[in-house]
This record gives sequence, structure tokens and C-alpha cells, in this order.
Amino acid sequence: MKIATWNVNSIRARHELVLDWLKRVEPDVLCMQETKVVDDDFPTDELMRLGYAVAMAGQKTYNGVAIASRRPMKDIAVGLHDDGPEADKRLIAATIDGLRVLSAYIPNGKSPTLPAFQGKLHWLARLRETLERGPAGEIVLCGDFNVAIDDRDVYDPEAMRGQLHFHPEEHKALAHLLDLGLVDAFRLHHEEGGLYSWWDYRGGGFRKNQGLRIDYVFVGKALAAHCRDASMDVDARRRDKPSDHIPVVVELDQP
DNA sequence: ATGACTGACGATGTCAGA
Repeated sequence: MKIATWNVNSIRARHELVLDWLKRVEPDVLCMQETKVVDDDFPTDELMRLGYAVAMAGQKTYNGVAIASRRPMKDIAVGLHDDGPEADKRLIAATIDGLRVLSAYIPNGKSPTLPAFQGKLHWLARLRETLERGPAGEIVLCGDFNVAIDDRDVYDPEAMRGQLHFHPEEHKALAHLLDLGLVDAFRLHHEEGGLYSWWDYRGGGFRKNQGLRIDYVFVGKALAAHCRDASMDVDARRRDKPSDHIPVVVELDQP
């Protein structure tokens, strides 16, 4: 079972790249974030022609999450447990082969000094609550978390420390979420630093490898024992008109 | 010149992203 996550930064701007990637990599499941499209305009048919069903939760201009799956999805749920009707579309979940797969787009937070930052921390706390209340099943929590976990995940730890994406309050909130028993699948297979999932479009960030690792697949501890491989597809950033994020891919042995 | 952002909305700029 191959499961991937990718912040595509607009599925309409990226659908050809995404379709090419699906043909090449053939994941069973692709979680997407920042689709930036209402559900009626999602390129559902193009994905269906490649054999994928799509569960999506989109909105105009901002946010938007989706799960494309070649295997049947059930118990599709949108949003955090206490989301109101006007909440940003940042979370969708589905059960696939007994796995509870989630596609999450954690708020950016804007700046540690602004109220949006507290909203980011609160969103992570509410995600934990949502997982605790969700249906049973091994969790595969995928998405753009907008937090770099440790010094290996940022290109300049001393400059970044205390800044957005690398702030102790963000680390605390993410650690509390992972205390549910979730493991960073990528780190099961790669120990070294300098491996990033995002680079700024500006300033030649990718060319200089000045990036951040902020996109993750977190798996339950029992599932971690079945994680055969994990990788990030840097090639996706070398294509024409790339997303600023690249896919993270994990391979799980069949339970 | 060895640097230079991208997408949506719906405009000839503004906002957001990270």
C-alpha cells in the first residue's frame, strides 16, 4: 500500500503535473492540500480516468483538501470535530482498507505575534481531539503541518529558532498531537538533515536548497512496524511550474 | 546584470502563502 501526501498549491494550476505524477508513481492513495477550488470545479473526472475516486472538501481561493484513492473509501468525514459551517476546509478523512487516512492542512499562523498563531496552535489541539473521537483503525495522518520538527528540518536552525514554523510553541503543540502514538514515517528511513519538502519560490530557495521539511506522513506505532519505505520526490520540484511543496510517499506492508 | 515568486481574483493591484 503506497500512500502519498502533496500540497499541490492549486489543483487547477497543477492538475497536469499531478496526473503525470500519479501515472509515474502509482500510489494507492494521494492526500492533497491547498487545492484552492470548489468541489464542482475539482478535476474529478481526470483522476477517475486514472482509476482514482476522490473525496474532496474545497472552497473558493484558499485552503481545500482532498484524498484520491484507487481502493474504496468509506466513512468520509470533513473538518475538525467542532468546526462550524464557515470553517476553513483544512481536513478530510476516509477509511481505506481499515486505515484511517487523513489529509490535513494546518494553518500557517502568519507570525508568532499575531492571533493567527494561537489559532494554529489551537487547530493542532483540536486535531488531536478529532483523532481521539474518530472511528477506530490505524491512523495515517498526512499533510502540510507548517511546522519543521527539528534542526535537521530547517536550513538555518539558529536563524529560524523562535520564528514561524520553528517556534517552541509549535513544537509543543505538534508533540502533543504525536503523543497519541504517531510516528514520523520519513524519519524511520532517513536520519540526515537537509531533506526538505518545501522551498520558497523566491530567492532561488530550491537551487540553494534553502527549504523546510513541513510535510509529513505520521503513522500509528503498530503501523510503523509495517512501514517498508518512505521518501520525498524532489524531482517534482524540478518540473515546469512546480508546486512549492513536493510529495511525501510511504509504503506500508499489507497488514 | 549570475538575481528575479506564484496563484486566485478579477485586476491592471492586493492578499496569502511559508
